[in-house]
Amino acid sequence: MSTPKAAQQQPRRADAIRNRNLALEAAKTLLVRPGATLTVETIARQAGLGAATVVRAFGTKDALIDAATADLLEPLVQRAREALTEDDPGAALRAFLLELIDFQAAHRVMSGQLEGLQLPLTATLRTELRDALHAMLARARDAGAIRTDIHPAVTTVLLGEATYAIARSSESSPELAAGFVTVMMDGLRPQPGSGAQEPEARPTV
Amino acid sequence: MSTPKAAQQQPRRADAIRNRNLALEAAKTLLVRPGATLTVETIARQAGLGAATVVRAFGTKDALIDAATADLLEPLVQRAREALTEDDPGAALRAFLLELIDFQAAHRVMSGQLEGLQLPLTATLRTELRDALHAMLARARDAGAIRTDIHPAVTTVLLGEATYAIARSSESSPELAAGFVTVMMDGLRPQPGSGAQEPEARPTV
DNA sequence: GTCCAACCGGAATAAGCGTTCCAGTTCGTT
DNA sequence: AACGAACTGGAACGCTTATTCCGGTTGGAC
Repeated sequence: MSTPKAAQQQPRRADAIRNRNLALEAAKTLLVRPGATLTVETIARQAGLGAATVVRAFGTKDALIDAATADLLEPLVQRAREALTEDDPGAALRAFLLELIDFQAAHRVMSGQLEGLQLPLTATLRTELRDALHAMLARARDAGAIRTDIHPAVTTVLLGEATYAIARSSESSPELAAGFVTVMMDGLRPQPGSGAQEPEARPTV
Repeated sequence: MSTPKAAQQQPRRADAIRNRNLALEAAKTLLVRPGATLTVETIARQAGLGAATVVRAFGTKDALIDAATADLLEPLVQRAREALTEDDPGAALRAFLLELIDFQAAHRVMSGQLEGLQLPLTATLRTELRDALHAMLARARDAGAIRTDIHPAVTTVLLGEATYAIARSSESSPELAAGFVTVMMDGLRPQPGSGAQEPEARPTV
């Protein structure tokens, strides 16, 4: 009735806890390493453990990947929350976008190998990140830094997905990121030729 | 010395050719179907053939996927070439971007399952598409429809990758696409506050 | 120091998948 | 109509990988 294969309670013995952390760190390392193959075997070797131990510590390979990915994502979400408290909403948005791209470029997490996995923790963090971005945009809009004639969803998705794509791009570089953010911010700025509303895009939804 | 495992000459017998096409169509169907599992078994069932036949027709599963993906991509590349001959470069670019997103949203090709595969045909088409987009942007820039203070690579990558991301987004919709393109085009337009050059982004590369 | 439950890891297990085999079928030529 | 080469597909093979087994090891309470 309850969780059938509960994600394993906190292990009790000291070595178990230590090994759990080793496995987690190993997974994080490999997740970030570009060409790495993400098998239990590989992770175990990276951690200096047996494959069985690695799996047991999390119950499932997927659970381990989930935990590792979430761990990597955590500081970014943290930063997003901080950005929400800064003074100038427009500047905060711009700065955070740059950070976002940087982060995603540095950790090329989620390298496509983990597409189609069940990653509840990660999904939650992604939602939080998305919500924070949404709030960031709303703040910027209220402050008049962003045009109001575009449906809010556009900007959220645009920035969330596009930054990811840019960061993943093979020729990613600081210049590219900066140029991208400039274009986006200029495009999102209230446009001169129109009042608050512009008929070009109709937020019919 | 020559190609070691040549991609199989055109099969000679009529039924072989027919089956080859069946396999190709089946693969295309499954490539576009969102949740589909892309195994030889699945493709064979979809085509009403045996697994062995499907593989034999292309020599390799990868070759089949490659051919199918390339087949799907083909018309898009065609459209890109046409867009290059239209009169108003700015309008052509805008129109093509909308088509691009539409296309990618409709066929959610390359669903991540085929990340890390060797797809020569597809790679070639992607390059062509990319080149066409590059040319389209150059034309728009020359026509004064696009700002010149951003490094050209920014725009190419931006539009190539970002449209892909937008299209893949879960809440993709025509409104979203339209809003996105509007923001992009406005951001790419020559900006009022600056001359031809703006110090904000430095094309140091 | 003792002892046992918790834990480890190499090996066995199991499942998925691409590819190849081969006996039977079919096309197309004569 | 007949025959050989081309082709088919179910079954077998081989490989990769997550997961489980189990005999041996170790942490930590007493």
